[in-house]
Amino acid sequence: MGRPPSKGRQRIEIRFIEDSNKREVTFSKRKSGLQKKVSELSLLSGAHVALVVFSPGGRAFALGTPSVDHVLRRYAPLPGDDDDDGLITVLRDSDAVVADRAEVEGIARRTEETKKRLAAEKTRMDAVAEKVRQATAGAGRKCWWEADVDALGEAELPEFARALRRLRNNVQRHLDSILASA
Amino acid sequence: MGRPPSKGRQRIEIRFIEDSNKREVTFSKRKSGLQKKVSELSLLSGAHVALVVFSPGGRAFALGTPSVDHVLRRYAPLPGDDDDDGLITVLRDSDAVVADRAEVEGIARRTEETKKRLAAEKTRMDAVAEKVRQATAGAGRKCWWEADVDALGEAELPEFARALRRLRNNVQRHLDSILASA
DNA sequence: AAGACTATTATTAGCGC
DNA sequence: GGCGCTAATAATAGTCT
Repeated sequence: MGRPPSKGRQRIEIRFIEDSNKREVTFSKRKSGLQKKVSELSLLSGAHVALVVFSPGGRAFALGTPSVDHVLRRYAPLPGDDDDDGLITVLRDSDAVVADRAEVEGIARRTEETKKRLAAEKTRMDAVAEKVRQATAGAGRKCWWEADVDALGEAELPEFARALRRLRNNVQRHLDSILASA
Repeated sequence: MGRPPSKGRQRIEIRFIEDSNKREVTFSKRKSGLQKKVSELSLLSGAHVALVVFSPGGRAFALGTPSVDHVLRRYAPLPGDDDDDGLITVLRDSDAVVADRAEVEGIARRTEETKKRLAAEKTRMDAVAEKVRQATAGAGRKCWWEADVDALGEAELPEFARALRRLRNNVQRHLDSILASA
């Protein structure tokens, strides 16, 4: 009794996905793919790369090598900065900026309603940011994933354990595939 | 007379390509692919995305929707302070991204209407950028791939489950780099 | 709603020009 | 540097869980 055969990947047109559910899923999957590609490009070529994504739901994601700030400052010196080499002098608004914006513009019209929502979300975000900072800032310069479990609290521990189990499985699978092809 | 059969795509390890010629070629191809994916993500989901790449040779490339400046401005690095060594800055989108997404399909009119919208959004983001920047200042980092700020951005959920998912991805990426160089 | 799965499409490594 | 090509790997749309 095999499961019903998957339809597999289907070709889709590259245009706005009306269905918000599908849209979210696609965004999530593709964002992950993008981040992977960014890290690969950096590893392969040593290039400095920064990726900033604002999700349709309004959250921000960023990834950078060697760091987001490093790359962005290199790219966008504020007026008053002297650019040492003239490396990036011509960049702004010129050829390097690929102009696909024509197809994407016209996204949003702000309203009073959305402004209110912004204020509320901002407040909440500030609180959470503080909490995460405390959870990660403590341990002496370990990598953040090694962050101190105690800081998470009793309630989060089961969730943490479950996630770690999944992590172990996935890493094992990953290792298996690498070793198998070596 | 057929030309000699292509070897087709070969599997490669994700690690620094020593040969500078190959490295340049790979950089070029993958950069293009990345830019395509960025524009696709934006079109499909309406997300605002910015990508900045410095080639191994030091040349800069950038791509953004609705524009590079629009997205990057939210990181508002201050030219004055040079102290931080690759700070992670994270913040959330203001709004406006999600407001009337159906209009993305319409493509259509940019120009003055769009410019006004961007100006307003830019101004409003400055305060938020600085605030979150301060909030994350205490958390030290070591590894560049920690620059993924998903953990902070998604941590507004009640528990840390999503952050842990990101953790897994980071670990796998870390393993990738280790295995590649081993 | 975040994985797992898988049939497909999409990307790209290595080549010659 | 770019473009075309091909055979292969890599990413992912749809589905179920």
